[in-house]
Amino acid sequence: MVSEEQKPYHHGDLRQQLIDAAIALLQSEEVSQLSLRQVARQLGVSHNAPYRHFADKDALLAAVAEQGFQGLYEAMAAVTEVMPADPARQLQAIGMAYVEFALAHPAHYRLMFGAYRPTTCSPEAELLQAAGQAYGVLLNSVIQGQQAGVIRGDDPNQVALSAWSLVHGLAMLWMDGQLPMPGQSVTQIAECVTRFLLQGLLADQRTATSGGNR
Amino acid sequence: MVSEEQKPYHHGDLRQQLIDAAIALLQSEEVSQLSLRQVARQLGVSHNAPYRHFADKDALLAAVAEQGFQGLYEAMAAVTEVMPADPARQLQAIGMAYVEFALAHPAHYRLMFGAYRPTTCSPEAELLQAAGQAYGVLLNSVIQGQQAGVIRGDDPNQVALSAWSLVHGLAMLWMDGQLPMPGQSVTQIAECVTRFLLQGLLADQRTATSGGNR
DNA sequence: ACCTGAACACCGTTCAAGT
DNA sequence: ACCTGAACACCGTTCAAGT
Repeated sequence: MVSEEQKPYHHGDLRQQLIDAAIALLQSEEVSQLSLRQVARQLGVSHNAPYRHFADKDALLAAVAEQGFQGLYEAMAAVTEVMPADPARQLQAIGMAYVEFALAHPAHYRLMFGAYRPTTCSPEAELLQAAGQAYGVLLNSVIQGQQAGVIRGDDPNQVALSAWSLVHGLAMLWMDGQLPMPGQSVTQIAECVTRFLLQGLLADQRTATSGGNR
Repeated sequence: MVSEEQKPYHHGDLRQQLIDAAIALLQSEEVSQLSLRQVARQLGVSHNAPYRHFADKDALLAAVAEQGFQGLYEAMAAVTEVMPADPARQLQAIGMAYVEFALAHPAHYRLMFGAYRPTTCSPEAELLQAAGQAYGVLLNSVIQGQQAGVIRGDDPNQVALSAWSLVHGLAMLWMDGQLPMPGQSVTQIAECVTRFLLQGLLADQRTATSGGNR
């Protein structure tokens, strides 16, 4: 009886389209520039239509952030499938993938880490879960490294958090244009920086694992 | 002839008062909530008065950020005066002071690192200089550690940037409520995390310098 | 159920005007 | 020189109304 796909009025899935449009706008705009009315305009619906799908502007932003964490998770998880061999090398590769994701989607990445966060004091369970999933990749890699006797046997959360802080800080500093070394590419810097921390995380303290540190 | 202090109309120094009022508001509000009109209201001037002293809302925010970097510089520099003894220990102490500053003024700290940054594509020379001054404390400590043979002899900028990224990332993750370890205080975590990196930065790879790692 | 147009209080910014 | 009030275009959000 219903030959047409059951579309809610004008759009196939306005909720997802709103998220996608916001992400698209974040390719060329900062999160502070992003307005709800603008997203609606982009889709040709009234400035009021989003309220059918999101309680708030923040609710839309939270959904956008959640989708970002899913992308980050996939980028990190892909690394663990490609190179499961050397745990230390894998840990550094995850860090590199993390930084590359942030550099590829700066505004989206910034949104994920709460630069907005005005009314969003609510738990936002899905968002936290998506973030935890990405963090889990890092944590698993640390635990495997410990079981292999390569990574030092401290609390794996402390180790994983060190790595997360390092790459997060590096990505943010790059985005803010605060990196003091214009001569080198971010990738080079990231490799060097992650190598330093990795050296401190090894179980036996001999030589760093990767990269020809000339 | 002028017995009264030469005050420009209503206020002693409206420019500085605007900066101070904005900083005060950042104690209880997020940077995204801060409005120019609100700052003016706080001082009892018209919503238009700030434009006599700042070209823009961003210009005021840049001045607020600059003042923040001066405070950060002082907090870090104070450490180097108190404990000039062990270079490794000093480097970690600078990192701890850095994190503590960020935790004490989260909204102000977030503003310093460009979460706003919409029209502020202009160089903003004073801001960059103030940020560079704070970074210089870290860099100097690294260089001294290298000269003492305690810190590894790589490019000091790479070493300092590693440390900066680590504490910056940790502070930001804490502010965003993303730290996965509720049991421990941030200070404890910061000490542990900085110890890991420090271990990787040492010239001879023996034992970490500080903290009883039980 | 889903969307619209009008309305409200707020914002950053500009402009003509006041002392 | 420094400040004001009115005005403009925008915003997030709410509400009564349309299909």
